[in-house]
Amino acid sequence: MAAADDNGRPLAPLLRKLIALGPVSQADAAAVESLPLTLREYPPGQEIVRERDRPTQGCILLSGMCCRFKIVGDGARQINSFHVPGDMPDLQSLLLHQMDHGLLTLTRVRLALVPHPTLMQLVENHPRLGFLLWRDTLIDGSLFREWMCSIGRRTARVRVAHLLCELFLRYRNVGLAEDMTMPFHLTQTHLGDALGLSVVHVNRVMKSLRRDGVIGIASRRLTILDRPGLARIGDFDDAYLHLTPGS
Amino acid sequence: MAAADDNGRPLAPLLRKLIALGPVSQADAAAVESLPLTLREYPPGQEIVRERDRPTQGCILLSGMCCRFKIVGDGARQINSFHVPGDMPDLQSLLLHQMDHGLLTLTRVRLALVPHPTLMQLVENHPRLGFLLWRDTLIDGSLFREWMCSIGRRTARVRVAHLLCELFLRYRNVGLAEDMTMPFHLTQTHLGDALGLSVVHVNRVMKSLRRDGVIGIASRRLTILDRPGLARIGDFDDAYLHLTPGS
DNA sequence: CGACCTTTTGATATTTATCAAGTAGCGTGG
DNA sequence: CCACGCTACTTGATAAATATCAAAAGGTCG
Repeated sequence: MAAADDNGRPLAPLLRKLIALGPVSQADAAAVESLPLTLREYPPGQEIVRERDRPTQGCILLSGMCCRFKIVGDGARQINSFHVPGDMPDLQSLLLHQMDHGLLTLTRVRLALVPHPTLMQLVENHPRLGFLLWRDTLIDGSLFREWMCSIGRRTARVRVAHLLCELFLRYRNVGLAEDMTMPFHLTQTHLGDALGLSVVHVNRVMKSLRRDGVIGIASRRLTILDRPGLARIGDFDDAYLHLTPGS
Repeated sequence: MAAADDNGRPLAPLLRKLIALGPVSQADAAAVESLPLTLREYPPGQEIVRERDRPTQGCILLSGMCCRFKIVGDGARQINSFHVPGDMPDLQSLLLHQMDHGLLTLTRVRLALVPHPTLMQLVENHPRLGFLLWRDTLIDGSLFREWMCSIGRRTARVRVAHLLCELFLRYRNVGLAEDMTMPFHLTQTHLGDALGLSVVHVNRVMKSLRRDGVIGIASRRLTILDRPGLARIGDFDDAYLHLTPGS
């Protein structure tokens, strides 16, 4: 469905996202669609941008999943965020020139590159788009705060359930969930690095959630079998996602 | 020093901060200084803004310290950030109308309130200021990510040392540190809620840092006795603070 | 068919939380 | 100026959650 509509309009996921952030005029939408793009593909496990890099282009995720992460002193990894199509995971490099984290692909990924000067002109000539992207940055921060709460104050089982609820809503928001099912390419190592847990412990929690009939995993897709149950286990309230522009 | 210069110019801390974010023209600075303000004072432990509120004004912290926080399902608190004078701790409510967290004073606090419509006009008429505030939002996010790393992947001792290094640089950046000393009004409960630790454990770590001669605390001020040592213990690299506008 | 990742399981070790008191500091009112 | 009461700090003992180590079992892809 989405794929068919998007033919020849690679930025459709971005536009969809912008519209979800707030009303976009015809002129603004046209300006976005006429951005000069470089399309690229990456295999899974590729570092697109490294900490300390100074990118000269911004990227828009078109398909697949990637994450932002940092490596701490003893070599451990903390994943800071996961990204779904439509996201601009390194938008910050437009205004903060040195990267304080890396960007890694988790699946095969398609993305569009746009030079920073072009992006800068876009937001200068279309202030409304600037506000929407600023709002996106703020929502980004809201997710970080919620993740901090999970990692700092929730038990392992709650953390895992909470993250699954979040991912489901974010996939659904960009039209990539079907019914109660979403793409699920994360390894348990990724989950552990995102949630501040060891792989072994993630494994035990996932097993228990499956045993309890709350979720099911098959062929790279995750199905939520009991959504109220999962939300209850995960102490989940979606307000922090700010999915409705009016709030 | 600062206090004397600031007489009758309450927004001096904000201007100082904006200039630290990047060059500010005379006209832009004048626009900031002529903002219509409501000055207010709060005692310690006061909730200035609550989760789910819809503020109609933005606030600028002039003196004292406050924090953003959330309460999770079982009643535990996670502090997301600490704020020093010059910060606009609820800037996000300008673009994201419903609060996803609360704002709490930790000391007696002076702050300036500015109506949202006035702020909106300011950034519309002075796009440069908008970019600087957007950049501030991005730095905010960078701190959240670093805190996530601490909470998720660093041991208690490293976390505490890391936070102390951060606070020192941020105080120094707004001219509130003297030599190796900074104001220190945080209770160990606050530290625990910020770092995802129990009070008892924070207490033990603080004791060990004092015993090791790395820090000293006296009359609400903290002195770093061995800065390289504290940075080493805390796995601290200041790049994530983005203190130099050029990067 | 293998090589390589990922998942799974069991056993054990560590870190950190919790519980329970006791102590010290500090502001307030007599 | 001192006593009182509150809060924050400190300490010890024990418990719980989670990490680590080691190894086997399953999948997947060339």
